[in-house]
Amino acid sequence: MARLPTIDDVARAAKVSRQTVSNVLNTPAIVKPSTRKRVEVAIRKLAYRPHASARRLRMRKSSTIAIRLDPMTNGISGALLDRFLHALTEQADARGIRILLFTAADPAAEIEQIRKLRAGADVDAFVLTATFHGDPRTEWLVENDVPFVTFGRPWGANDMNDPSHLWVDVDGFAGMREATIHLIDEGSSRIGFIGWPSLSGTGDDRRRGWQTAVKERLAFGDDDLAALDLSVEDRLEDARDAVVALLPSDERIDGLVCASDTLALGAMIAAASVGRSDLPIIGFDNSPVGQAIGLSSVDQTLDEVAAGALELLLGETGGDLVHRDAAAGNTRHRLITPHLVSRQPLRLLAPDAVSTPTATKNAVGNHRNGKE
Amino acid sequence: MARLPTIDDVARAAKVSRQTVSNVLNTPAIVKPSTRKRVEVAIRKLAYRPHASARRLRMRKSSTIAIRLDPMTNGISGALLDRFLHALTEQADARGIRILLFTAADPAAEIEQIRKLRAGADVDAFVLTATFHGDPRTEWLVENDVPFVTFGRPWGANDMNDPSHLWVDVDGFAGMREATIHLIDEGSSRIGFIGWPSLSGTGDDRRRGWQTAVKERLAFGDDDLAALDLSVEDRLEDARDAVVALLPSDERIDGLVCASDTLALGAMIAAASVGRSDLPIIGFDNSPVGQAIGLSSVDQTLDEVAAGALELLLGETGGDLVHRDAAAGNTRHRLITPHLVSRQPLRLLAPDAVSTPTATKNAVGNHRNGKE
DNA sequence: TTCAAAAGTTTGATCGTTCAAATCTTGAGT
DNA sequence: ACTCAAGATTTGAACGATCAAACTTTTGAA
Repeated sequence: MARLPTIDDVARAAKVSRQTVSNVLNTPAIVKPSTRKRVEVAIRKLAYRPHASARRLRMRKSSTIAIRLDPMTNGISGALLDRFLHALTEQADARGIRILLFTAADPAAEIEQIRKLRAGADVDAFVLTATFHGDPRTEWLVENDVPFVTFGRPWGANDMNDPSHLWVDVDGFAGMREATIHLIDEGSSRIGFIGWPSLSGTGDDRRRGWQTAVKERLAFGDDDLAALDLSVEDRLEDARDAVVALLPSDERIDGLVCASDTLALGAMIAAASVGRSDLPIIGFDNSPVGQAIGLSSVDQTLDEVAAGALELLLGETGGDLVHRDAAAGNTRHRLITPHLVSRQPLRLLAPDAVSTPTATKNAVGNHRNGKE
Repeated sequence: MARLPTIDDVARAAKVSRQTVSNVLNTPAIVKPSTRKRVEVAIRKLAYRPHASARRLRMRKSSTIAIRLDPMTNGISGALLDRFLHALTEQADARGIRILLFTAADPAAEIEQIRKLRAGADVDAFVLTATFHGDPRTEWLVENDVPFVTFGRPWGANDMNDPSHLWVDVDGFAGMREATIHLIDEGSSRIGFIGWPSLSGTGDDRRRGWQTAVKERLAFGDDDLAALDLSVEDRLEDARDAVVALLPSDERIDGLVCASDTLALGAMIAAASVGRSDLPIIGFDNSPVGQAIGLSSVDQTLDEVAAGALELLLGETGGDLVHRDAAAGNTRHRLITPHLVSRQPLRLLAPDAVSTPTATKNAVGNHRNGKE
């Protein structure tokens, strides 16, 4: 294949100068219609495309946003970030923005990667996921004036309204509250909550949604709240074992809401194994697993999350980066309200080996075990 | 933030010329050790990073590989490409290569995107997924001399060894054969196959794996093969309904192998609903769903697939593109052998509503329905 | 000591684009 | 016809790196 055509080739073909071609491409309004048409024909004929690297070198921007992709896919709900990535790519594409992926083992390595990408003018801005309290990454980014937006609130109290920190998040409180109220409307009157240990801001937010609903609508007291509030790690087996212990202790429980689909699935299995396979259970994330198994779940509308993230970074419509100070007056964050997707569940019957969870998996094959 | 340091800043600080700094970075061997050290110190002190766009403009390469990311996540097995993407990103990162995402609604749009990315010198090479027979994309890429590798064989007979088409694929035949033989070793003697209609090369490949195993080890005749070979679309409901019909028709069936986890999950539900929840079933893909539900499955070792793809594009170790003709003598493709991951399954009990599949889902919520 | 070859370093040109300033063209008002 | 401003187009410089060739220094053998 011959050398790709440059702007000069087009200029020659249309008998105009470089700059006029450039103007046709970037500011068509200032070019006389007749010449513009001539140039456009030449562009089409030569199938000319601007050389992105050259443009970047001159303009000092790349129309590219980077996001870290973790090596490991952590089970059921792990696909959430993948779904976000799909939505983000799609939305970005519509704005002429592209998504670059990178990996990093830890926050320090991620910062180094960011520095490299940034210095190379490869990337205009960054999308951070899985932020945590006192995250060193956001601190560094603010300090070095690197544009970014996070999927996830900064949970530190004063950070929440820090104008230099743009963020989008899903309103776990509202989602969990809607789920709980839905169960109440369907007739449940004693609803338990399966969540994570009280370290994660996200988990506590969802827990408060349940608390608020049962206090308002079922007049739960503190005793009830404590008795029906379970905290386990986000593992199917842990949720299962916890719920197996919970249900016989309180026969009146007639509903469960869970902080994730993983927990919900564990709860479903537990309920079935103690003869309560009719127990209504609602999860969170609307994962593919949940969809397949007929689990009702709170759906994080990731399209809206992705759109919000790009809006904060790039403004309402364009593809150009808005400097964060220039966005004065606009909100610096978006809180997306998720919505319940209700399904008729499959009923599960647990395996015989509920009591020996570690034995439920074993790899076979001559080369390597399956990783999760 | 002040202007980022350039190579000239470093040169000045180290009292050498541009080019020497460049040499320290790219061909350190030809620089005298004493000066090299001086330059390295200056680089560290200024925290200098080469400007990627400038380098690309000069070198005409980008160290970036692009891959299309589909907007939709099609259910259970759809996550396969996501898992591949994770593996690819990780492996690429180790070689100093980055992954750029783009979207396209159809093959024609994808070709246009590729043309744009290519012309902009944004991307050195492309990874194509979900190739099909007579794929216009591969044709165009070969014709325009654009480097690429596909995840998926070209199923056209002569294309398979076309030296200009690099490909990596998973050996579905071997995987399905292993799965079938595993069931036989565990005591099954009449094993059915649930696959896709005979259009997809992938599906037929897996079917042949089952056929070969049961012919060799169970001495199946053509009648048996036909009676135990089901073809349905890759939907849980379809598989369920088909298996519900199959099992009562032949009481001796004591095992099923399926072309995907989606089908396998449908089969599990069907088996449970006709009182055969003990029926051994093996899926394909080792999806997160399957992992959660304890489904035995054939795992596509995507690490190896990703590594293979990069090896074909870039050679054994480096980050530099190998021109496909320069790779003469080496193989132009990789066929990865997948391996069975055996698990103890949860037993499922189907819902009452098996007979009315369309009613198993309904969205609730005041704003919008959950999309899939 | 001399000189050519090898090793090390510097200079000028170049990649393809956009910006800033300069130049040329058009048109209205007098 | 003349002037001046606004409109349209062109030219030179810059972005930050690498390549190729020129130049300078060191090395080793006669």
